[in-house]
Amino acid sequence: MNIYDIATEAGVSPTTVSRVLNEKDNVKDSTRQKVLAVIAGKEYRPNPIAQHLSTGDSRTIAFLAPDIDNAFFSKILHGISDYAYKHDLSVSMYGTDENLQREHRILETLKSGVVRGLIITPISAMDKKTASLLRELKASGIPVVLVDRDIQGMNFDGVFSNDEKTAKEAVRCLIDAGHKKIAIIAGSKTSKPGENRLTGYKAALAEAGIALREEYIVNGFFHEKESYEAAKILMQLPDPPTAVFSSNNLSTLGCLRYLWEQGLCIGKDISLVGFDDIRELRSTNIQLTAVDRPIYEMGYEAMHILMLRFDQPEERSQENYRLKRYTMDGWLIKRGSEKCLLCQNKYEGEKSGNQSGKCCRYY
Amino acid sequence: MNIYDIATEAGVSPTTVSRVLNEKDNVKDSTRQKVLAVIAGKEYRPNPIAQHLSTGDSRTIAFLAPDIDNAFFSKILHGISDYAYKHDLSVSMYGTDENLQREHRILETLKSGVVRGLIITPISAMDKKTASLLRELKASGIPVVLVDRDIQGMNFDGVFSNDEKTAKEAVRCLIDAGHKKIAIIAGSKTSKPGENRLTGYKAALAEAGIALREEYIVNGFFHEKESYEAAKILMQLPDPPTAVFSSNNLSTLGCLRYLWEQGLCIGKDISLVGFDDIRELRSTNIQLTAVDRPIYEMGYEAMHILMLRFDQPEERSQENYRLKRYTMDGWLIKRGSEKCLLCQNKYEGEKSGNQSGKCCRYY
DNA sequence: CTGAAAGCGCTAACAT
DNA sequence: ATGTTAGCGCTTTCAG
Repeated sequence: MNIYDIATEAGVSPTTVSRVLNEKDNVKDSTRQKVLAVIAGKEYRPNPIAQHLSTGDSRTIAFLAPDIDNAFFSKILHGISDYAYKHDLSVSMYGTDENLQREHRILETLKSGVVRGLIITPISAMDKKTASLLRELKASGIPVVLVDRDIQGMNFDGVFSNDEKTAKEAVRCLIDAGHKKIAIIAGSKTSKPGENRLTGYKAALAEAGIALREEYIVNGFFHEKESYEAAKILMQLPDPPTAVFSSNNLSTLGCLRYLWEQGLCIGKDISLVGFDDIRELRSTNIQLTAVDRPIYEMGYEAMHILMLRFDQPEERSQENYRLKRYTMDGWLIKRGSEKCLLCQNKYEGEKSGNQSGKCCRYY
Repeated sequence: MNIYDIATEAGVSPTTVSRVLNEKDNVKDSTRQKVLAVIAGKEYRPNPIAQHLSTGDSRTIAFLAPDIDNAFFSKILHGISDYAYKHDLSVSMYGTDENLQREHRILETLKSGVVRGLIITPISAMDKKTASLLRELKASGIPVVLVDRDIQGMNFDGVFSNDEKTAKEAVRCLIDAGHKKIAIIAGSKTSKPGENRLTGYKAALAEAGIALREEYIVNGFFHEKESYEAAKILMQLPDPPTAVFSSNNLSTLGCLRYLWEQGLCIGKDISLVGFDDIRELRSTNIQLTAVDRPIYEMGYEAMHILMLRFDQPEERSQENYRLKRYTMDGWLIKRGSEKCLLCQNKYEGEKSGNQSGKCCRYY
């Protein structure tokens, strides 16, 4: 069942059917009705593949994310998916698994022109190969929108968040709670967000006149396992910190796991503030103070920018071409985990975790 | 840059180039080399859209899931994505948001034939419209593979898990811990897994000679909020349960949130065993006993079945056509949350949560 | 306002 | 072993 069948049955040419389908106005109302009537009975659907081949533009966009399992990217995807649904677009999801080669290979295949646009959270801000692939894609008319992670020295559209500011706020909150010995489980040095959150951490300390201690900066690479190790390193220091700022959701979980194993009670024996909220913790005794962000909205907005580029490709107005880059504000949710009895000299006795059944341990 | 350009430059016909590209053997080795040499310099890529239009089969599959944000579906997607990557397929992700109309509309668009196959976790096992759309899709040569949730009275390929058995095991574990008053936060009645987990619950009780109490069966609809309410209803009963079995990850979280608010300590004041593990809890004081499943593998396997169907469409061997339906076994991970001091008469005093700083509450 | 014809890039049947 | 031709389903000049 194709456009010819419809045309024949309606007694018109395929061209006319096409015009009706695409809502062109140069078709007499009576013939339009005639065609529509035929289609109504048939449950005919124009073939998008043929349309694509003929016109050159598809209704599919690609989303590349480093870690499908991370709730952060699920939320981004959710935002993208909802926007796409409303606009009859479909989204191809590619997980790069934090693997540069995989990222490259996927971008390579995208050059064939199957997709109309691309949203990506690149693995690294520094990777030359990814940068050049994205540049080529963009040059070939496939708009690119970055999400969360920027690419160094390049000008791509993108949606980011104000990490430096909110990270600073988070650390400030620890300082306000009375802490002086504050550590950070930092993120990958090759990622902008990792860098920015570290900068925010330093800024907060500087502003409060607290000297930076190199041993309090440990890299957790945004991973759970490495962050667990980072927490271990921190707590085994001769003079361990009384508070930790963790740079993303996985860092928070890794850190928490170590602290839990040590029988330490969050918000009492030690304090923790995280970047990115973790909804599951809402149901537990860990009432985490965390930086929250409009993650879903970041995905939604990225998709919106992409749509705008479809209509106004940069080539058309090369001179007054302006990048579309948005930075969204996050906010701090205080729930108590920033508190600490120890650092306020309110501490009454031995560590609560050591007494069975008293604090975090329940057996 | 298309196949004609290559052909001209290599001094052969487009057909020959096509043959080389598709690794047909009926081409002289010397010409093959000649063509390959030309391509090597050009970074030419065959246009998949044109290939699709010409051959009729695409390299894209669709995955429809009710809830993109749920970690369960992220893991399924991860499995699908990894398999797809290995086989040069791409996957279009559609979130149906537990909205039947949306599910229908998406399936409707899939009829146009953009995708080669379809993996879906249908919202409801009972919905006639979805069932008939899937039947049509399958009949039109687009293989369908179900994941996790079955469709009533239909025969589709699928990957499921042995929910009845593992749910029974989970409840059995509570019984073994000494419980007699065991409630369930059940899942949607319109979903097979919800039904099976309830059946497993009943079976475990029956086997242990414990009478079923209707008031101990409350529906949480697989949602966090509704499960929170369900927990509330249960705990406000004149004779509340001493243990709860929650039917999925969100039920567990909703239930936990209510119990936490009440200052109850899991594994001490009350017991909880959940269906589906929640990795975030590993970092907290809630050491959840839960049914775990090979979720990633379910996605991977679903994709594998789909691939097999590409090669051996059912029409070709109508008579010896066999459904490919796999049921994967889950297992119970015991971590302690099934224990309860109360029901073992080992309980020493007032509820621990009421004493500040003693158990789950830390302030 | 409508239709004929060409073309999007590739593959496949049918020669040779 | 290679080339010619037609065609996948649609859109789009270009004529009329």
